[in-house]
Amino acid sequence: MQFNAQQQRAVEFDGGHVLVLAGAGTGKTSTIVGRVVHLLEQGVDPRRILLLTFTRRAAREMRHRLGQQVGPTAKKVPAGTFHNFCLQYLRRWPDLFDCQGLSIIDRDDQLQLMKLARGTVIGKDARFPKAAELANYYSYARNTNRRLQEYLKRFTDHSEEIIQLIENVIDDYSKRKRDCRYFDYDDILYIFARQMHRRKSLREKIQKRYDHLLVDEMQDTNPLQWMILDAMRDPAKLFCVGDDAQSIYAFRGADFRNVHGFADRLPGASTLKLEENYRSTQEILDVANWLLDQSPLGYEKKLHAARGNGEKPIWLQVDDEQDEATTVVEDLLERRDGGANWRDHMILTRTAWAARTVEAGLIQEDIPYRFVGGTALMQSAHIKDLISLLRVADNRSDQLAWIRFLTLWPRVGEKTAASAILEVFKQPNTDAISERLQNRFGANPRLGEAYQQCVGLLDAPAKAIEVAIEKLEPLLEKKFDDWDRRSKDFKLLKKLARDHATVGEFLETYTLDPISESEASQEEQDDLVTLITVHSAKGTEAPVCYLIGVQPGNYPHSRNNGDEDQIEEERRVLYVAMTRAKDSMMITGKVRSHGAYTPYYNQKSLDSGTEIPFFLTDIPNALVESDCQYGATNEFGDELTEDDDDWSGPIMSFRD
DNA sequence: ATCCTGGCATTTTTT
DNA sequence: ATGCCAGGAT
Repeated sequence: MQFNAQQQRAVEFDGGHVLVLAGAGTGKTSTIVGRVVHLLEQGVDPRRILLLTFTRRAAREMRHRLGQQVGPTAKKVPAGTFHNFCLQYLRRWPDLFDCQGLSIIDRDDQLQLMKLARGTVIGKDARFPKAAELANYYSYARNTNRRLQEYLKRFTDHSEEIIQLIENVIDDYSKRKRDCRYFDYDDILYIFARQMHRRKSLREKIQKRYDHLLVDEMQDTNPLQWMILDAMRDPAKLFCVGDDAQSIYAFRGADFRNVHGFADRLPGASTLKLEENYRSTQEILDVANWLLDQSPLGYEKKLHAARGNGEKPIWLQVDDEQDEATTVVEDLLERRDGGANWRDHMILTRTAWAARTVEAGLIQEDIPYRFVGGTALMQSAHIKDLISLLRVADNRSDQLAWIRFLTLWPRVGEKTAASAILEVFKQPNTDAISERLQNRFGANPRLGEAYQQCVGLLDAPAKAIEVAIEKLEPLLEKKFDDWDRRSKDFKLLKKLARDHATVGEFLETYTLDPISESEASQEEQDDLVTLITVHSAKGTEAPVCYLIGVQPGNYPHSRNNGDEDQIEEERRVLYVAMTRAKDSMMITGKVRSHGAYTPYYNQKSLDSGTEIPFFLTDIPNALVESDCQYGATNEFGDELTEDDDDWSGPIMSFRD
């Protein structure tokens, strides 16, 4: 591996904690991987290096690259997401973390539970924040290590009474969570961080295990994650890499003080920079530079292309989504005819939903693709139905799964299920539950049988799935009219389950790391076009990139109107998208509003005559090859007690 | 009282 | 593709 002087310095750095500021395409991943290789060559035990990333995708990429460099030793270097890392310790020492027998719930379940809590406390009131919003408040407060009340007062404009009610709903949610023996994604980080800060013995035990903590995408870490790093450092040294211009997770509490305040927080820490871009041609970077330059937040960043010049990016205006899909697909086919590989193409979308039309176009032309960030296999209705049986077998307090499982059966609705669940919860063991189910649902003998058999197969997930399929298939076949398409997923599920020792492990793996449907079914093939959300695409690259839906209402996204911080985050999203392209970039978007579909939240601003902001409005014609003169014809217009049961208050730092 | 079906509306980003 | 609601069926 060849490194430039700046990279070399980072790779071989031999001081204390260090922050590496690395612009887009400056070889960030290579540098981290290079650092690991360097440490290994210095004789550092691979198990004493820890690689932490923010997204699963980045973790996978890192492991892959490391594998290419050092072979089998790579497997010995622990590398994963924060969630993944924390969970491993929660599972290794459940007693120390107080989390025996808990199951992880995904966002869907979280929302469902929140809906129940909201219904109990509020009843029906369309004006009160919806479950999704409540879940966001709660999550944001926890990720920024704030009290919910404090967060609501400072960052929302709800009245005192409403804030009180929101707190009541969240309390109810937390109670339900405990009753069902659930923990949500945030709990994984929270429980780990809390115990690390509370229990000195535990902290020292974990601190002793590592010499080097390498963190990727530092700008996306939030205060809760910082608390984890803070508790783990010393003697271990931090090596954090980040770029403030690529911070796009503020909505999850990411705080770029973790980057800007790094040196202040850690006296004696060093800062290094990587500035040379090796990914893109200058023409692509010119557009990205221009975009950032328009920001009031002076990033003082000008990416310079080590590769020199190439083609100008193309910006095409389309009439509608259909036209956009055709434009992209035709260009793909043309390049394919010219000898290009499918895998060299990446289609970037702001929202997963907006990619549907293009996806349809790819299917129609038989272009092989995978959709990263699309509907995960485990989220689809038929899989959830099937899995609900495994869930109740694995965790009999899993209320949401009980509801799902029971209401699958004829003549069992919400009410019947709810009363049956109350009975189930009273039973002392699984045998008693089976018996109870047999009695109560005598008309559906398969219901009780299914439960009993699955409980007996907790150590054989593939067999358990077979039983679930056998018992539930007749019901599901009736429920879904596109059954043929769906049923093939069950085989896949069985295949995935074979690699796991227990049902619990199987469920946990795919809750935390859900694979998308297209990813799962086309695993063998690797010459694929990648359709991907910009958020998932961070850290990746492709020779040819299509940026679709680049239009008012998407960049910035209309839900983020008004607040400057949010708008600037949106700008960075577009910046990230642009800096993925190596050789060619095609930007498409619907600029004219032909009376076409306008989302309701846009309608409001259209009616009020407010202009919808759009980042490319003033782009100089010289920067892009374009079919319009946009500018000319702009139509748009301290220590807690050990037995404290509080799961949501801020964590006090042990360092103060 | 409870369940079921059909029609209508909605769809940010990730762990 | 899924969630929600209204109104008919059991």
